[in-house]
Amino acid sequence: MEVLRARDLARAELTRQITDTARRQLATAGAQGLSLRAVAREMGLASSALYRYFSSRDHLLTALIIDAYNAIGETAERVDTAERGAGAGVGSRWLAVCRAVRGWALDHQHEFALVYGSPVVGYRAPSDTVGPATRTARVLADILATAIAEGVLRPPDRPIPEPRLVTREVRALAGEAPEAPYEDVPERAMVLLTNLVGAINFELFGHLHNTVTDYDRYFDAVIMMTAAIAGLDVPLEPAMTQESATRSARSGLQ
Amino acid sequence: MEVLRARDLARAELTRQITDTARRQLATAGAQGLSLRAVAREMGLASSALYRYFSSRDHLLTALIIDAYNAIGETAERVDTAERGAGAGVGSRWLAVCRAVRGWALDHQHEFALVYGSPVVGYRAPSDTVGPATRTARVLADILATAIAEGVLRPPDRPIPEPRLVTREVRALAGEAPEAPYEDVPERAMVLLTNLVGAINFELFGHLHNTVTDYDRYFDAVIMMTAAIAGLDVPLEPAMTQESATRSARSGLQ
DNA sequence: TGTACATCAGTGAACGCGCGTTCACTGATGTAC
DNA sequence: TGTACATCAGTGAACGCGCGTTCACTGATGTAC
Repeated sequence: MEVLRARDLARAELTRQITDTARRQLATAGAQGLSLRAVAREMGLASSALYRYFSSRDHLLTALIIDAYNAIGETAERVDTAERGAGAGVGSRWLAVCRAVRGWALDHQHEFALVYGSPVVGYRAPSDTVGPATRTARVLADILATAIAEGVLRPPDRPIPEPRLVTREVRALAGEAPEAPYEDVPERAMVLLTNLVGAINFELFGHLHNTVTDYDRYFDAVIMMTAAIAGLDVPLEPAMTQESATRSARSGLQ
Repeated sequence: MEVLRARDLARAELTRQITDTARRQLATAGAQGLSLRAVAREMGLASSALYRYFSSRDHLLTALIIDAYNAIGETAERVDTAERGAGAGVGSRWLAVCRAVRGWALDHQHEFALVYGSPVVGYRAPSDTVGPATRTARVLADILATAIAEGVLRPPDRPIPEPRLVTREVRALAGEAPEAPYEDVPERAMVLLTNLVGAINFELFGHLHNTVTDYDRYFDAVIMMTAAIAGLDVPLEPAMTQESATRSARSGLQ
C-alpha cells in the first residue's frame, strides 16, 4: 500500500510534468499548434507514452483549459481576500481584482487566449470546464453584492431598459435577487465582466499598438469608467503597483 | 493591348476566386487551418499554381485580413451614411453602426476572429493592414465629433483622471483637439471601440452561452451603457431590426 | 522472506494523413517585325 | 496577315517535414500466497 502510493505519486507527478510542458509550449506555438509529439519530444519520451496519461490531444487541451480557468479564478480570489483583509472598500477591491486578472493575462498570454480568445477549431469543451470558468465571475459578483449590502452601490445612471437578460442560473450565482432599483445588477455585472475580458483581449491582441501610450493607465481608466456603469465608484490612485509598472514595457501576443 | 487586358482580367478574376475560396474555407477551418493545398484542391488546380498569385500562405492571409478590415469599415461607413441621410441623431447613428458591425461579425464569424481574435501564431501583419484597420474607428470618431459640434455630447460623468493616453496620430485621426471639458474624447472613443469589439468577441467566443437569454438585447444594453461613458445618449427603441431578430437564434463560433 | 503471477509504464515501428514550397516542364497566350 | 520569339499560367513530381493514434512488445513495479 505504501508502494502502491509510490506508483500513484509517480503517475501524478508525470501528469503534472506533461501539463507543465504543454503549458510552456502553448506560450510559443499557441493552442492550435499544441502537439503531443512535441511535448513528448521535449520530455524525452516516446510520443505513445503520453497516451497512458491523456487519451487524446483534446483531453490534454481540456486539462489546460481547466487549469487556466482555475488559475485566473484563484488569482482573483486570492487578491480579493487580501484586499478584504486589509479593509479595502468595494471600489478598491474591484480595481484590485481587475488588475490582478489583467496581470495574470499578461504573464500567461497564450493561456488567457486559450480560454478567452478565439475557440480552437474542432475542439468542443466538455462540461467539466463550466465550474472553473465561473470562479472569476463569482468573485466579481460577490463584490457587487457587498456593495449593495453596504449601501455603497449607486443606482445606475442609465438603468438597463429591459432587465431579465440573464438566465436564472446566473442570477442564482449572483446571490439573492436584489430589490429595485438594483434588480438589474446581474445584467450590469455581466457587462462589467464582458468589458474586463474585452479590454484585456484588445490589449493582448495588439490593437492598442500605436494607439495608446500607457497601457497600465489606459486599463485603469477602462475599469474605472465601466465600473461606473454598475454604479460602482473606483478610486483611482495614480500610484501603480510595482508589478504593473514593470509590466508596462511589454507588448502583446507574439 | 486589348488582349493584354484579357490576360490581366483573367488574372484579377482568378485572384478573386482564390481569396473567395480561402474565405469560405476560413469559415470551417479557421485561420490556423487555412491551407493553400486545400484551396487549390477545391478549385481543381495544382497547389503549385497558387504561387503565381500569392507568393506564400502569409500573403494570402494578409489579403484576407485586409479584405476583412475593409468589409467591416465599409459596413460601418455605409450604415452611418444611410442613417445620416435619414436625418438620424448621433445616438441613433452610434447604435446603428455598432449593430451593423456586430451583424457583420455574426455573418462572418471566422473573418471577424481573424482580425479581432487571437493572433495567428507565426504571422506578422505587414503595415498594409493599418489603413483598412482604422476605417471603423474613423466612423465612430466622426460621430463623436459631430456630437461635440452639435453640443449634444454630455461631459463625462466621470472624466478620465489623466488624459493624453492616446498617441498623437490617433488624436489627429479623431479630428481637431476638443476643448475642455471634452479634451479626453479620444480616450473615451478608444474605450468605446474596445468595448464594442469586446462585446462582440465575448458573444462570438461563446461566453454568453447559458448566461444571457437574448443576445440582441444584451448587445444593445452593452452599447447603450458604454456609450453613456462617452457622454453619448443612445435612444433604445425596443423594436429590433429584422436582421438582428432573425439572427438572435444563432449561437457562437463553431 | 521468497516465489509466481498480474499490472502497469514506456518503447519503437508503423499507418495514413496533411502541409508549404520548389522546380523543370508543357502549352497556351501575347508581342514585334 | 503571317511568322518567330517571349512571356506567362498551370502541371505534376518531389523534398522534407510534422502530426495523432494504434499496437505488439519488453521490463519494471506491485500483489498474493
